[in-house]
Amino acid sequence: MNRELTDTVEDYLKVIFDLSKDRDRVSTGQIAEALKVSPASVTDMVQRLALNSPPLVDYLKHQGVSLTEDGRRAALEVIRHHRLLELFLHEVLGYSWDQVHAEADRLEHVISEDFEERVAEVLGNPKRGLHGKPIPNRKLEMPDQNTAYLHEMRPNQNGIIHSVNDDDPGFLRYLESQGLVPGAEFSVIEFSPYDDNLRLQVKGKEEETVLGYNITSQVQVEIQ
Amino acid sequence: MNRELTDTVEDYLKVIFDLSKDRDRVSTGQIAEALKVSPASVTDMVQRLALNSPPLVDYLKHQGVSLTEDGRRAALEVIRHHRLLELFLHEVLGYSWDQVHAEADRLEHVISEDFEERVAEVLGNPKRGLHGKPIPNRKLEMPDQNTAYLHEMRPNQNGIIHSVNDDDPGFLRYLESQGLVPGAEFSVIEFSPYDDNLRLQVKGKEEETVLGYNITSQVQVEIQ
DNA sequence: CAAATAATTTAGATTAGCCTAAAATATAGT
DNA sequence: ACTATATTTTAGGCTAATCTAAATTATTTG
Repeated sequence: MNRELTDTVEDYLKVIFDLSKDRDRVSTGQIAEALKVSPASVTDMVQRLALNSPPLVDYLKHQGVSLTEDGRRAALEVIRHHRLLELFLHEVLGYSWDQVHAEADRLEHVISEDFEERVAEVLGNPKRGLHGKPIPNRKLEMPDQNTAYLHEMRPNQNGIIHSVNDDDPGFLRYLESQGLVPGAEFSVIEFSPYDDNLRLQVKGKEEETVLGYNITSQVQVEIQ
Repeated sequence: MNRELTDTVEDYLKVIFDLSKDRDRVSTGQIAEALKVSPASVTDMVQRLALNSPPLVDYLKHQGVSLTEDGRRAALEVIRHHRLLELFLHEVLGYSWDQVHAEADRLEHVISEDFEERVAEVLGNPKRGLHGKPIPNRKLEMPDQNTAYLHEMRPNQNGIIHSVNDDDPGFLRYLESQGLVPGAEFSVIEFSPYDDNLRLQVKGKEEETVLGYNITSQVQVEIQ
């Protein structure tokens, strides 16, 4: 019955949620890297999260963690805050899509449920965030996305950009310069197996663009 | 050169600033009461504030503290955030004037200078907050108010409500119900020396209203 | 499959903020 | 001016979150 998590705990839960997208259990090392803290700090924290009432993670020594249902709900709450805030900062205060993340990352921990509701209202209860990711609804339900990573695509396939990671401003500015924003349509022209580069033709762009794995692994797509 | 103060430090500076309105030096006990922490905690904290680089307060054992110029600027920065946020929450998100304080109290510590600037812009660089208090400008300059407390007024004087304390929702709802909002004009009808009650006639109101010291000491006025 | 390497955990410390209880200092009253 | 009271400070402890260094456990590979 322990509502009121610290900002730090919320950050851990959010990172574990994100890393759980691909893997089943998340290692302390991955969390440490994502949060830029030492692995020892993570071990310490996940042990406390596992002993929390209610437990927020499932922890087995040397086998990583997964979120409990309570942990998952707490993470989704923060994610809802984050994505609503990003949209709000863009729509109401004129932030650009590469600036919103850092501000939302701090605000997400301090806004009330009332604030959340009012912002959702002003924005018309949006289903997707500024970078294409789904926004959990009031009940924290979020539709399963069936999207692929851009790096899985091969020549002659067509796709639509679904969503992109929001945490690196330079990356976001580069994507925008290449027309790679959510909704953009494109075709894969070429794949280079040795460096995993993909050459794309983005609809409405003159030039083709070549993207490395560091980019194609950060972009989710709908394959047509 | 130590930018980046903790939320707690900002709260201490804000409280010391407020208490300095009336007194010259502020006692640890007054701070403890305002922040609802123990006097021992305050002593501890003000000693650290005095040893900060640069020092944020001037501290002499058993003689209380006053803000240094650096401390004053830090306090004004937070106060600017707070008052801009209150207005923003009201104007943009439809908060009522008794709800804005609690939300602003948390947000004031986490918004960036960029956020501050954008909000100020959206609001048209307002000079006064929702409850009438002046908002320091970008350079943290704030005009000297020459206002009196309502409790200083006597029969046959006329006044205009200048500003009211924003921290008690019930108090604010009561003031509103009596028409006592910034800008409201009124005349003092009667003063009772034993209980310090004041009887007022508020312009536009049918009924007169009687206010005790707990209220009249929380309201600032311009005497006509 | 055992040795080398990599990942994780434990141990011990630190910092910011807070607390209570005890000691020290101010203030007030006769 | 001296005692009683009130205020402030010191001392010692606690918790959350972090760190480094050492110990332990897994994993990889010859």
